[in-house]
Amino acid sequence: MLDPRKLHLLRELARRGTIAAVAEAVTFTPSAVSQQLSALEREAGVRLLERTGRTVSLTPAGHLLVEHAHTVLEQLERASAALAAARGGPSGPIRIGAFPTAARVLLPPALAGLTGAHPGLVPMVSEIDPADVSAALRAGELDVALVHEYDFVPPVTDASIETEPLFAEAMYLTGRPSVAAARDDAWITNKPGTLCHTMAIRACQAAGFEPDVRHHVDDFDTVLAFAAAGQGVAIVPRLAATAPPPGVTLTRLPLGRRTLAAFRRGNGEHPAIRAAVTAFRDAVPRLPLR
Amino acid sequence: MLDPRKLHLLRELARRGTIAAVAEAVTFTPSAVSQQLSALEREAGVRLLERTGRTVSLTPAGHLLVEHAHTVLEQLERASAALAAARGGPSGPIRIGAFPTAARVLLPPALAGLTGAHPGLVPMVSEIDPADVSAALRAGELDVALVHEYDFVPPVTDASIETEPLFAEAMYLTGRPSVAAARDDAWITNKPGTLCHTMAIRACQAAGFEPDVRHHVDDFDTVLAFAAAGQGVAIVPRLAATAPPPGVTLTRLPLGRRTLAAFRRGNGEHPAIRAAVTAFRDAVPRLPLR
DNA sequence: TTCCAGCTTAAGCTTGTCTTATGCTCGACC
DNA sequence: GGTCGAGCATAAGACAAGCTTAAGCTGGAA
Repeated sequence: MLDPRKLHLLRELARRGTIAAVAEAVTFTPSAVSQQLSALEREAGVRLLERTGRTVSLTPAGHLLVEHAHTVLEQLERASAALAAARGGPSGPIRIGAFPTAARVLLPPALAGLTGAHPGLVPMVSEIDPADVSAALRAGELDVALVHEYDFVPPVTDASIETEPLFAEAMYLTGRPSVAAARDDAWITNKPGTLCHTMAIRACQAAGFEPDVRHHVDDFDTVLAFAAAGQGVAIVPRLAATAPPPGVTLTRLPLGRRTLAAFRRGNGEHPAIRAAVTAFRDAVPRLPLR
Repeated sequence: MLDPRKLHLLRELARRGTIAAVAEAVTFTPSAVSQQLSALEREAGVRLLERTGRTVSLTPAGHLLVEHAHTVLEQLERASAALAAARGGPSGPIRIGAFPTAARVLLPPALAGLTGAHPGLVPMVSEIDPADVSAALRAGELDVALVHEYDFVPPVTDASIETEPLFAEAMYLTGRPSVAAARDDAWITNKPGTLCHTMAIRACQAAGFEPDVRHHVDDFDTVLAFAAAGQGVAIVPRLAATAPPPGVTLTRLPLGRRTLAAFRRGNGEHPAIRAAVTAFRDAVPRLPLR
């Protein structure tokens, strides 16, 4: 019988590309991953991996097996969720990932509602950029996460991750009446590698120029303080601009972002996940979205 | 992560009712099965089994998990089948179960066609009564089997077994023009526990009497020889009555049986299974069915 | 009450799996 | 083009998981 643990490793390899990266993700040594995948290959009776230069890649049979791995692991996830439901109401630890703005604005009321409704739940929050969420979910480091996706930035689709939309908000530009008018300004963006950074670059490119990025700041309050101090312009989401400092004008852009809850496919009926998503949704009307 | 091997044991327990029977089916000791199920229960965090008298039964949570076990194991079966397909055309051993008449009449041409088309295949045949087939398939002792089902006898439905119909045939009564006319005769049936035996009893009951069963004989040639010797009447399928001995009259009954191919759910796309079922189907037109 | 079937637990051994250590190969970089 | 490092594979050893044997417990039938 095929071992789902090995299938999980193969699936991670398909996504991450190197055995070393897989090992790091599952906190094994590369040696262990290599041995497990060799064993899987032996059981499969087909070559699944092939050395390509310094790294390994999947054969067609390997990719085929990854597809099946998705469904197998999803079914196992469903079974676990059903067991959790059989254990009774939501209880135990639930690891929540959230991007910083959500952690600041949405989570406080949501967590209050969550633990109020289900005293047995022990939420554990980690700030995490949406770009890293699916990996953390698959690795089992998180159970549910708040992510966002921007216009212009294609959402990371992952066959093993499921999302539920929560709310949408508009984006605002500081200092200038339009992105095009900020062509020659210094720009303040989030750190490279974050979705917000990509969004700002793409918005400028859509307006026909490459931004002159001078500052990389993740915290939007700091961003706005920089803007107030005349250090540049920035694009900020509505939620991060509820109380802009004096002197900062905000112009609504024809650009939005959507916030979603993400979790492992098949885990959506887990009572703790269900309760968390419900709590997120219940907290949305309290947000200063206009 | 839930272990599919343990899920398999739980599923077998749901069907067989005792740990001892499960152990016998998987050729473990009862101790091993007990330990595995205890471990599963520990991981699940819910009671799955409860002692009821001298045996164990499943809790509602246990039954719930069995449902999920079906889908998980089916997906794993699909993955294995896909790998077998990736390995190339049908090859290797394929264990075939067949009821005696099928083994005698259908299998010779089917096996010839099968090995002719796929020289790499090594068919291994075991005679087996349809009543025992699903257990043997689930236990992995067989890959595909020929079974039949009768009118009056509800087919054994098993969520983990899939069937494909092959052909239907009529049943014939020896010596008398109708079952009702044989009320006071001695009867020759197959051995108790077989589907054919059940069928004969039910047919008599439908005609309003309990048969006086004097002989239990599985081989239909022997049955017909007994009938020719005046030792009783019997109901035989068309395939078993292609050359009745002199003096035996056969009356077609308004009663049929259907022959099907059975295999583990999810395994239908396995190239060896596919090839075998195709070979069975191709051999059907050569059967003396009228 | 006795007996036996069925389940569980304990102890020991085998097997599998992970880590450490080592060697190999490919690609980048000077 | 030689050197270096990243990445993978293999060997050997430590540890855990799983199976068997052995023994004990419980409930139903005789």
